Amino acid sequence: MKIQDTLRSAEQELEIIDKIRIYLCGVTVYDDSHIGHARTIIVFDVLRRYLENKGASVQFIQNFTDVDDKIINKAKTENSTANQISARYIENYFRDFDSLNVKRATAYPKATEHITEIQEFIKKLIASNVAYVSQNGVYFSVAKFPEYGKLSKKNIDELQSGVRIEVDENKQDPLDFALWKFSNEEPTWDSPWGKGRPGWHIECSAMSIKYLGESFEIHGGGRDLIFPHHENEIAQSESFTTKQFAKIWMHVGMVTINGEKMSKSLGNIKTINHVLQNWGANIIRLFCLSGHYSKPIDYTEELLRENLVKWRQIEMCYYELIHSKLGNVEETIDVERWSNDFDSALESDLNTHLALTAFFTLVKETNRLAAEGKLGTDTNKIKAEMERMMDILGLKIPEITLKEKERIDEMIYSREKLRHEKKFQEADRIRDKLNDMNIELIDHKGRTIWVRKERINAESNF
RNA sequence: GGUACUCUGGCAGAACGGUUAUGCGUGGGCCUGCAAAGCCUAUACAAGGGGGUUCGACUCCCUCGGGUACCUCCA
Repeated sequence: MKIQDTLRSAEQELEIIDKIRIYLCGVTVYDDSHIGHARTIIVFDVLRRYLENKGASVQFIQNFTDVDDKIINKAKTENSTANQISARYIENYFRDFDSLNVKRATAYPKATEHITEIQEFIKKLIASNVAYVSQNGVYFSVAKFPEYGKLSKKNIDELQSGVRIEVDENKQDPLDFALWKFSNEEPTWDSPWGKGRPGWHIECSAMSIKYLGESFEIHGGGRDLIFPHHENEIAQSESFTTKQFAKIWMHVGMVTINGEKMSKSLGNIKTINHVLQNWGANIIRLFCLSGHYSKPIDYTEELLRENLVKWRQIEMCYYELIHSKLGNVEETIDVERWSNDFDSALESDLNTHLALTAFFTLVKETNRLAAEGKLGTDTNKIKAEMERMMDILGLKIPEITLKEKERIDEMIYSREKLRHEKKFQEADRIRDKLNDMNIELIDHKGRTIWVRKERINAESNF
């Protein structure tokens, strides 16, 4: 499959081989995750699910940054410890992303649990003379890495003249970045250079190399990480190994809110917890996949609603397939065609929008046949393909128990009887009751089927 | 200011040097006791502005303009 590589500004072939190694820069655990995190992580979740569907074994590593100024500051204001803060937000992370139906990564390494690896890494960089110890920490010397700027397409001279923060006297060059920061404020670790804590970028280099090796297939994250985070990772890692680091750099576009940047100062952060309450996982996933991952996407009520309509069509289709009785096929659906379209869309730089188009064509075709009473013996084939696509997209129809089914069938039977007797008011009362249970009845010609609708809280606010 | 990405019909969003993308929305219809959902059907000849290359450009080039991101907090 083809993936756009930020480093080369061109699509690169990703061979779907037995083992594919992916490192995704995760979150700094100082606050609840928001819809922007969700988009990046859902995009990678779909990539991973697709590769696995094609038979690859994916080693998927996603870190937690659990040592950072923001965590320490939050701990101070709450009179708590950095550990308590990060533990709390890691817990929330899993609450949110499990609810979003994101598959768990192979491992979630934490910076604080890899201090040894980080220090070994720094030792070697110092020994190779690309890093130096100064008054307040250990720094990487950007001048020693001639290719610095190759990922973000920045020119070192321009960066230097554009430095806008006060120059740190302890650095040899304003562009140098910290590998280790000296500090006496907890959390700290002893090191050969002095007590302190790791800088931000070093953990990802140390941990990705530990878990995935010196070179691996894909390294990714949000677009905003290109500079300085990923640029610095390349400088450190390639100085360390003298090998090409990631083969493909994949970056996901930002989420804006009604056209504006999401930021604390604007007060427009949409936490995952919040949007889940209103819209549920399936609609959020459809929303996040509705545009190409590399482009920005705007979070608006209108778009969410559009995806709600689509989700209802999917539910409808699913239950049509569940309820359809095996009979003669008068007309078939070209399942292979939509299946191939779906796959080739994803093969082409993970074009989820186009893949969704193929998926919805299958849904629409199925609904059409159902409406015409022509669903027949190939129902299982359609259902299997639909489930495959839904699995890759990470969409999930909630399970329904046998007991619930029996109860629904009984109620439908009673309603049918009342309808035959033309007691429509009483019949409608049963229908209303089912509606309260989120069961919608569909009266087709001569038969009634039911659809278990996911409750979407936002819907009642329209 | 610099760099990168981007600009398609009311909205979302693709492909492609020359054919209707598609979806949502909207109008009409079918089904139904009614409704909802679904289905059918109709509807937008759209490409930020201006140049150029070409027999022909939404697609390539130039230029002007808008947007988003980044320029050591950021998914």
